[in-house]
Amino acid sequence: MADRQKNLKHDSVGAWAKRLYFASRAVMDSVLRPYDLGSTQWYVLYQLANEGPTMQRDLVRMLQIERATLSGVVATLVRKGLVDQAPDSDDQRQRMLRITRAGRKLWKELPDPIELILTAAFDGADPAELAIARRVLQVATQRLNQHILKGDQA
Amino acid sequence: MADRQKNLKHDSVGAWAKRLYFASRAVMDSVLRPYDLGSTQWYVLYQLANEGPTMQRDLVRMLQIERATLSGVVATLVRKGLVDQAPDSDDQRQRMLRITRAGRKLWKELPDPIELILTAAFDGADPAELAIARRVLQVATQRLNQHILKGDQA
DNA sequence: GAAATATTGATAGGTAGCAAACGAATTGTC
DNA sequence: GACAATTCGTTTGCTACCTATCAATATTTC
Repeated sequence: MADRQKNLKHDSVGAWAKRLYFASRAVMDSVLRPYDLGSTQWYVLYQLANEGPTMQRDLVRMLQIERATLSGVVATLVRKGLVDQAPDSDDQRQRMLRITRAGRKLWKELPDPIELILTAAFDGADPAELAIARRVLQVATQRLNQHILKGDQA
Repeated sequence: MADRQKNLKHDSVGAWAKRLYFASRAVMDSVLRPYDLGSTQWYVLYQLANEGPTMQRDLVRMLQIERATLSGVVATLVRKGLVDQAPDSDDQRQRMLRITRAGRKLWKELPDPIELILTAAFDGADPAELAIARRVLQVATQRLNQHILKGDQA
């Protein structure tokens, strides 16, 4: 009903993807808000808690965000005392990230927002359709990224 | 290839949706950058150029964003002289938005980024699979939004 | 070894989104 | 008519993303 009221004509999978992304962000944010954590901050803690100390440079690749973005997120976590950031002894440019004692303590209290979102969004859904949806999105994303690369060359 | 390098384990449709959203935003931004326009600014201009003067209140519903967000976007467009914002004579709380002469002039020069994205992303794709993907995303979004509503009540 | 180049992280400035709080204007209720 | 509730837009403060640029450090090239 609320979805059907007159919308802009220009409506595409991009727009559906946007809505799903923001809906899942909203759920994640509401779960994490009591702990005063943003979603990207949670991903960083997840990595450091489960995989151990990680180079900031590598996290950029894993999270697929820009260095500048991660720089800000890390600064926030360091300010909160949840993460420790130290220059690497081999390469002074790189920074090794490590979860602090306070960070680990908080991590233990945290619910898993991803599990919650998966259940809320897809519980009972047809796996075959999910697979198709996943593939359509992946292909489209890949094509768009290639399009961007081509544009850069020109 | 670049997609397959070790990622965080927590990977879900939410993450695919995010990647597609950001890929399409990246294309849209790169198209609009020469004109110094953001994607949401483009949507506002689109509405005003094609459908005529619109109440700011209605645009909130059409774009499905918060009043506060639109407020900022409109302020930017007004500052650039592309849009005119005037109180409605009937209801002094509401603001009528109208494209200016300069706005219309710019609009005529603008390429259609949505068309470009649709082609780049989905040209040649199977319509049946697209329909399934669309439905999966819509259902998931709806379920997440309901989940948020329930959480609010509790 | 010195100069050019590449990499890493930080910073500045921009867009886009949200929530919360506020003022002004309108509508509803008594 | 007066008071309460609602609606609309703005402002503030936050997260998260981008580009462009800079400083520091490594690496490559000559």
